Amino acid sequence: MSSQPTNLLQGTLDLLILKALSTGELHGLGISRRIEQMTQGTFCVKPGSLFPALHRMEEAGWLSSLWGESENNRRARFYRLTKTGKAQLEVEKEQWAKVAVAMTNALKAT
Amino acid sequence: MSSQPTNLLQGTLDLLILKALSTGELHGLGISRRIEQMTQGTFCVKPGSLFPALHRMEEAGWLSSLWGESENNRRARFYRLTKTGKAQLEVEKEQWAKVAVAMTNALKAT
DNA sequence: ACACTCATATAGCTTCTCTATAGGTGCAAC
DNA sequence: GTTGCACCTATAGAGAAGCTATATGAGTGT
Repeated sequence: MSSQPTNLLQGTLDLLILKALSTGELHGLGISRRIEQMTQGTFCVKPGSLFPALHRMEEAGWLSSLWGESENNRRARFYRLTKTGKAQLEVEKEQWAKVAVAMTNALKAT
Repeated sequence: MSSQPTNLLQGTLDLLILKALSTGELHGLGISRRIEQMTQGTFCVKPGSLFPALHRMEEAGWLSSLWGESENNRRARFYRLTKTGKAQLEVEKEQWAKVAVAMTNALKAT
């Protein structure tokens, strides 16, 4: 386990959610768990961060959702990527790469 | 040249400023130029972002500043890292590394 | 005198994330 | 059967940070 969970960098949550959904639909808390798993426990997205983001992203047309039943027989809202959402994932992946390269260069500058 | 400048990820500006000052004192716009140079033009920190950040960081005790004269005979405020600021640079470098690793893992997850 | 660049400063806005809290439902233990 | 717990969604309220736009002043060149 990786010690303490770190706070997100603002602007990375959307990308993490898009990526989490890229392999298939999930419900809210499922997304949260998937992000935790994908990042080896580094990030821990709490409901109060997650749901507003999901609503915002659905509003933006990146996600679509349906009520369904979780693996524990509970009422849950399942989210999946729209076509636009898949495109957005690519955009944000590229942006992240650009930022990461720039930061890396900056940090090793003399 | 790297096409269009990208917006900062919130939370990275402090680190960039600390790093920019790690090789010696600079005045405000000098910091801005140094960041642009360190990141090969990827980031472009405008005055409206920079100065509030500098004031905030000085308030936090990471920077100290003095009025002086720029290389163009202009009144300019020069900033340098305090001891606390140098420590903070290390902290933020580690945090960035952690985040970058987590994001990289997440993005290559299947 | 004028325009231009360098340099700092601040107000107002927006966006995003965090903390805290609340409500509803299935399930198991007692 | 009701108590308690884990699961799932939801929202309010607050705070931090960065962006745009604008203002001010000083030096430089024409």
